Amino acid sequence: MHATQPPVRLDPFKVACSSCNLRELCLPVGIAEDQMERLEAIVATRRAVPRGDPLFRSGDAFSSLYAIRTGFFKTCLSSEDGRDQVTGFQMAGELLGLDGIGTDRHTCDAIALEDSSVCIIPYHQLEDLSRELSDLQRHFHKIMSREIVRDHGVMLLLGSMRAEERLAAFMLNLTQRLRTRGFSASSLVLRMTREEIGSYLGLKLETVSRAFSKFQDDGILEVKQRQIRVLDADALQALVNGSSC
Amino acid sequence: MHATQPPVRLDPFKVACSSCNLRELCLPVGIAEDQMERLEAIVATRRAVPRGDPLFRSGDAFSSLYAIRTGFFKTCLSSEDGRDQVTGFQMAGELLGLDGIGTDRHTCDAIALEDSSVCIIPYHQLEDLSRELSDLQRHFHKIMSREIVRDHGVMLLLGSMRAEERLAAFMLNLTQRLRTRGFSASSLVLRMTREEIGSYLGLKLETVSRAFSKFQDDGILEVKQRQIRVLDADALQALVNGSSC
DNA sequence: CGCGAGCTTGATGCCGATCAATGCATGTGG
DNA sequence: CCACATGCATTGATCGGCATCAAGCTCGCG
Repeated sequence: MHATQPPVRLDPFKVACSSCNLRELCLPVGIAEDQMERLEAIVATRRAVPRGDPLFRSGDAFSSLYAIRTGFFKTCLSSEDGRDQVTGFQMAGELLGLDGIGTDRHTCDAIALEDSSVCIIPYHQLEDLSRELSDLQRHFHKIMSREIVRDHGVMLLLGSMRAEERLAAFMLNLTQRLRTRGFSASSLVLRMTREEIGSYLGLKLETVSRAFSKFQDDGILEVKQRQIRVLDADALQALVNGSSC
Repeated sequence: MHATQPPVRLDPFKVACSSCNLRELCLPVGIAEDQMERLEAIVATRRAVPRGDPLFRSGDAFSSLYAIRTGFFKTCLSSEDGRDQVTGFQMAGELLGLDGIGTDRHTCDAIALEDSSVCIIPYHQLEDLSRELSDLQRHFHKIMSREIVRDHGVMLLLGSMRAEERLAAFMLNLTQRLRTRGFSASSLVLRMTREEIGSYLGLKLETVSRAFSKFQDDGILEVKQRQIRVLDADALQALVNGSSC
């Protein structure tokens, strides 16, 4: 169906986990120095994913997890009838593919929203290794648990917030994650369309656009297409807290 | 805050995993006979949770997972402002508490919707054991992954379905899980209120009630308060598939 | 028996979907 | 370099589904 390009062996340009600037965000968190090379040994290949291409698709056989080195992805579910739901946006240091463990097949599509690069983590090797390294095991479990908690947060958003509250929560989440990665929290470029934001938030693209305009009128954001400047983060937070109701 | 009743040592009425009628649904799936007793050794205590009581609350320290032996639970998030979201309903054989792994604190409330009984699974012991038993490790990972996939399904529901479609999907999910447990798929008693269903589905209780009435008028369900009879499961399925649109 | 929690049903209004037109940026080919 | 196409975003007008408000109703229980 889609052309999967061959993974690239890293050497001689191997970027080891221990020298990766994402090691404080990614899988190796909390792994001791002397155990790190065990992990590096299984995370040996990398893959480039051009913008618009799938990293994997729903139904693909599951064999590996992917750690995002650079770039930006969305994951989305497309049910047989045309319904489509973006279930998340992922950035550097985050893990893709956890959905595949349960059934040995991926259950969603992961699409690159910009030219990206991922580390391939063969899942069975990760299982084997995490039986030996309890720190790795612990952190892997934490990652899965946090994904569950994150999803519950999205359910809260979809189930009980109104349009502007949803967009405010989304923007806060995005800026926080960017800040964690050392980017400015006040100036950012959206990598996704209004339609994709809308799908994630359970809104139509027009509603997303209107909410952005409203925020601009209220002096909360400065919006120029995908170029966003956050002028009043506190106001966003207040919206999420539902102070108005 | 809430009175946690002391766990009960099982013996002399110990119900071992190996003789539990939920072993094909619960944590021990795929565990070899000779490894089972290792698991039984750590799942040694049980706890009764009367209807309405919390098994745990958001903010409680996390130390154990809980396998439901009998009964029915809801998990819900309550954000500081009065927003409230039911994130799931759990029945016998399902695991509660996975949300706590990531932060060592529970992030939601788990409330018994009827008198229930759970097996206590001390988490660190489970981690230790799953480093030795790869079958246990594998299945535990599958359980977590499936929870993530389930949550994505709820996001699809909340983000893109209309009221009757949501309720249809909910009823189908419920009957399927009951069937798996050997109950009739056509006759069931709801353990939760309309308000709780509504919270889970992102609807108000009146809307849930109206949808039930509509299904009754259409001959799809027979509804007498919480007593439900499914007359036309195919029609429910057709609704979920969005045939009308 | 009467109370109260939960359920049903009706009337009304609002938020966000839908439909439609225009604007803006990027890219391509003449 | 301009003309035009294309994809995405904005904005307006209208519509509809669900929330909200408000009565009654049912059933279990003290």
